[in-house]
Amino acid sequence: MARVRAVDRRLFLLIEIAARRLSRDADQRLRAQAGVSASQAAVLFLLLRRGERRMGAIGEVLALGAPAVTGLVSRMEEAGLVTRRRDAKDRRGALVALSETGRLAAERADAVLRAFNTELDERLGDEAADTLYDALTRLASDAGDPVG
Amino acid sequence: MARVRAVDRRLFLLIEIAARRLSRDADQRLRAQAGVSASQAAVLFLLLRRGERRMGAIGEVLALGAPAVTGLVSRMEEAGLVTRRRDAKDRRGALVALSETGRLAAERADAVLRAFNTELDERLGDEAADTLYDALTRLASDAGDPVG
DNA sequence: CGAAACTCTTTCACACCCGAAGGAATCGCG
DNA sequence: CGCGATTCCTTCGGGTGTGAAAGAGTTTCG
Repeated sequence: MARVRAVDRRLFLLIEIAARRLSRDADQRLRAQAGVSASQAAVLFLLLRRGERRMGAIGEVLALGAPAVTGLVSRMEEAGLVTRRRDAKDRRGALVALSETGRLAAERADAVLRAFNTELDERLGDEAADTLYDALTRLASDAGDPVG
Repeated sequence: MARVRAVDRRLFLLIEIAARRLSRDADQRLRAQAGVSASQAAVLFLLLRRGERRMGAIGEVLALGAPAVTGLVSRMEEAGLVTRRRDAKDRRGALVALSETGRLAAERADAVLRAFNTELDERLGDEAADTLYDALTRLASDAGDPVG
């Protein structure tokens, strides 16, 4: 069954390649139509859906290390998308919240991504898309985690 | 059907998160056991399996832009993993070939990745793994490509 | 032949990610 | 209470990616 084998049947290489293509495409659309990067959009969605969050919580959900979150949020703060302030309850923590500009950008980005996702679903077909979501969700959970 | 929804059912965000976790894990193992990064390993495999290649061909297979390939190959050249020379047939092109050091590293990396891949297959189960490979392969093909 | 068009790679400026190490605040236990 | 361990974020150095533009070689075509 001659499938296109980019490099090999090595899952992680395949995921990297697919992720690169998709992210590049999504990033271009998001920059053009919503004025934010794909990474920034991920943070915007998180804040839009769950409200203000601490740096650590953002990193946990998006599987980013602490330095990555610091840099990402700093650039977003400079762009006026979010605000950052010390957590009064625990002054080690920093709370990140959407600005009004950020809320608008998040909604525009949401529309872009909805369309993008619909395209992908159509390209894959319902069944394959479901299985893919399932498998990726499992892979996106902590690798070392027991199945629980 | 209560799935774990890291951020949303937006495929590209999910792929990014999964790819980040997997790449981080694979990268650490490759650095520790084979002395190369995950990106470098991808180039090594390509050269090991298909012989010397031009910069452009490497970028095409790995879905990397030209500047990314230039930087990656330059660092690999400094590390002694590959050699680079002008293509005599078309002096615009640059041919990249494995060095002996690179060949050894490629074989060590291959063993690491084989083990990693086996783990993933076991975590996912045969059927899900097959569907995942299939779906990712389609996504890894050119997005704009007609299905042919 | 020679200029324009095209192709391939590199350079540049910058975004984004990581691990390691540092600094501030909190916690925990004697 | 107080000092060490821990947690949280940031800084630092460096690898990896992007788009835009420059440089070098080839091809096309008048």
